[in-house]
Amino acid sequence: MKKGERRKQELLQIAYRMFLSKGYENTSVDEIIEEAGIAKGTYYYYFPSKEQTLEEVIDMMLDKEEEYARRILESDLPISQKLVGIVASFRPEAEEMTIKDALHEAANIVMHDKIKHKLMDRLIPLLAKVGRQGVDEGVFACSDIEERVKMIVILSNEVFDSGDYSEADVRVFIDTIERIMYAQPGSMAFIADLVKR
Amino acid sequence: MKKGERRKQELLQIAYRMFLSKGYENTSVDEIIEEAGIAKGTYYYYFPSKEQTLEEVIDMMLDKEEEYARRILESDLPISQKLVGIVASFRPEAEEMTIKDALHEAANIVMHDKIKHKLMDRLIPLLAKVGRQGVDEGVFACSDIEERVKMIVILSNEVFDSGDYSEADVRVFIDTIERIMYAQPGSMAFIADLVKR
Amino acid sequence: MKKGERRKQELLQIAYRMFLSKGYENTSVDEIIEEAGIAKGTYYYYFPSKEQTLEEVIDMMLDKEEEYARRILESDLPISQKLVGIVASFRPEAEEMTIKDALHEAANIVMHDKIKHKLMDRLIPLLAKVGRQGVDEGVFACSDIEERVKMIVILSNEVFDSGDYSEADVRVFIDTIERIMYAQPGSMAFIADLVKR
Amino acid sequence: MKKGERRKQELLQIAYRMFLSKGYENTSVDEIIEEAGIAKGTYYYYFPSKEQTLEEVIDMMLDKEEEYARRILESDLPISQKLVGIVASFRPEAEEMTIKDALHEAANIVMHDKIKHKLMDRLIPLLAKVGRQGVDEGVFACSDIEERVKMIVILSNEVFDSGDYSEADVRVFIDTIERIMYAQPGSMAFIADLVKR
DNA sequence: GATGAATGAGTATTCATTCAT
DNA sequence: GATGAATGAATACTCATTCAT
Repeated sequence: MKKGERRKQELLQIAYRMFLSKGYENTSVDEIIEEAGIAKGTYYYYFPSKEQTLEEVIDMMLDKEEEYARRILESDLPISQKLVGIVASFRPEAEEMTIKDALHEAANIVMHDKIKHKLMDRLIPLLAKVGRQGVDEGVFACSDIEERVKMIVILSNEVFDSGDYSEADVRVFIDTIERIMYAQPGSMAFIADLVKR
Repeated sequence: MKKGERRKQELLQIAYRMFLSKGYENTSVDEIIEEAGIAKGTYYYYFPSKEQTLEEVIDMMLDKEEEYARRILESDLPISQKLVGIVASFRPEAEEMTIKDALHEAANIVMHDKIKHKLMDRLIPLLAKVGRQGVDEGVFACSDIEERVKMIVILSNEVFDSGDYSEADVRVFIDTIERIMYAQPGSMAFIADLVKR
Repeated sequence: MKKGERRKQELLQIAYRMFLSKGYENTSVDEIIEEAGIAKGTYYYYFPSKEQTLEEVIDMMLDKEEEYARRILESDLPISQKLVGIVASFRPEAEEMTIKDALHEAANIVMHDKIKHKLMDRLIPLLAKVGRQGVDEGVFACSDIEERVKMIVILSNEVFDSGDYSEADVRVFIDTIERIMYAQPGSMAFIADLVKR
Repeated sequence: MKKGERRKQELLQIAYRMFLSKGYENTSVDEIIEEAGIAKGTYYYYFPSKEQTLEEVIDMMLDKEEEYARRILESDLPISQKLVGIVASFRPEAEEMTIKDALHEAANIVMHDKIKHKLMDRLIPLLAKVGRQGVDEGVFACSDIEERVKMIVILSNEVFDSGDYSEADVRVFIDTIERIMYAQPGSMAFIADLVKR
């Protein structure tokens, strides 16, 4: 990795952290460069615009997550656990999420939304593969796999994103997943342990 | 309705239209007052802040939609159609949506997101009522009604919001709804006609 | 004159002086507002842009000059003196010019150029009127008056603008004017006294 | 010509084209080096500053034009045609001018102005020589040759530069030239053919 | 001869909000 | 009820120039 490359990665890391904790719109270029200890010009040497920085930050995140999801895909976990694991890999901010307080949450929608769509596009194919494996193995009994896993991603996203879900929410979520995939009732019960907090 | 009240309603209407077509963040107070033909001070006489205007605009929208949903609830439509009708009432922008082009779509996430959450809170109780009616009538066969209708709202939102859904998406959506509610297979088939475009 | 009007005039005066002494491009909005003792927002309350300020500054100048030219036109000076007087009215900066040093001269071309063209458009009609009067009185003996006075304005501009003209330059200039207008040789000799420095 | 010399000439050519088409101020060093395919440092190896690049670009242009003018001077054309030919040689951008649209025209004043003055200094001596030849041959009948040709250059510049001159403008221009030089009426009529477009 | 990472001062513009009248 | 003049903090981006390698 060349000298310039490394610095760019550093900058991406810094921007990533700041966008996450304060929100993209509330993070000014001035703040980023101060944090990074570089000059304005240097920032714009590496990124043509703040917008583009966001784009690259997101791609960087997604690369990591996709990588993680891929490892799950290639593991020898049971199909159901693969499915759920991949869906779950898709909540990276989860840890950093705690940094954000209510005010900031609103500020993050823009970034959030961008991530949601980009990730969807990357994750669906992987999930579909697992889905089809499941059908082959007789774990799932349905067609339209791609569309079904999409439903699952959507639900998982929205139900767990806000953080205020009840036990009943989880119970229904699990039941729904099973029924969407035409899986054995109870086969997804293990999810309850994952989301317990 | 007093004179002042009326003017406020006018302002809300104008703000509503502008927020929808250009996005909340891209609509400046200056633009609103110009459109309304009033002075800056007058605007701030009626609203403590732009943020509050957004809040009231949204409430106004939601009132209308809830009112509409309530009428469906009290109608004598079959249960399934009530359920779907109420969920559908929750896409008011649909008509105005056409104004917005791609650029604006991004600009609207903030408002969009706010609406989504508020509407959820209002709609869920109504839907739950329908759900329970359905259970009583034997159309649905499940407990945890509230949570189940929430899932439906989420799915409906995300699947149809973007506007680029396939036939397979619709098919799976219908199947999912039926299975979430433990309804008779095919009992929701009529949805396909609603979303056909 | 209303309160706001007066302040705007003040701002125009200040901008006028600064543009002239430092050049349009070298005068920042920050400097203007500091000089005026107002806030940034106030500046932009009165002018939509710096560019527009320049435009208005120039118009203000030209108004004054045209007004002066008009008085000459309506005076009972001899035709030749009217002609020259009007042409001369068109060098207002002359006095302030002394402020500018070499560095700044370059900086002013943009403004200068803008003025040149706008003024031309205003002055030519007045000069043409004088020219035609001259023809009627037999002082001048030519057609294409409008085009001829344009030549005169051009020459006067360029010859005297830089400030480094010789006696011979003046001599030839006078002769040229006379010959352009087909005036009596020597009838414009009085110009020499005007430009003597 | 050494290797370095050649590269410098290339750079000058590139800068020349860009300054002309986009204006000096609107052409950034970054754009030049991108176009040239060299590094920032390389640019500054050849030129101490952007300003100096402009200076050299102009000198390069003027060298060409003066060379051309000199050839006319040494030709055996009739005096009047020499005079006009040399004046005309002084509009090199004419060809490239077509690239520029209105926007760019404004952007070029700085460069334009610089050229105007430099060229004047080079051209006047040549023109004066022709003028004196004309006097010797009895084609012109005046003194103060140097100043007279200066007037001609000024007029030619301003009248034809903008590009929006009428037939009457041309007619008066020709008449003026003849009268400035005390030439035979009609002896410059051929100019009309040159500027016809 | 040539590179390219780093600089940092400079600039125009936006906009929600206040308050004396 | 209504006005509109005044605020000032905030912000993204440009670009000529330097210099260690």
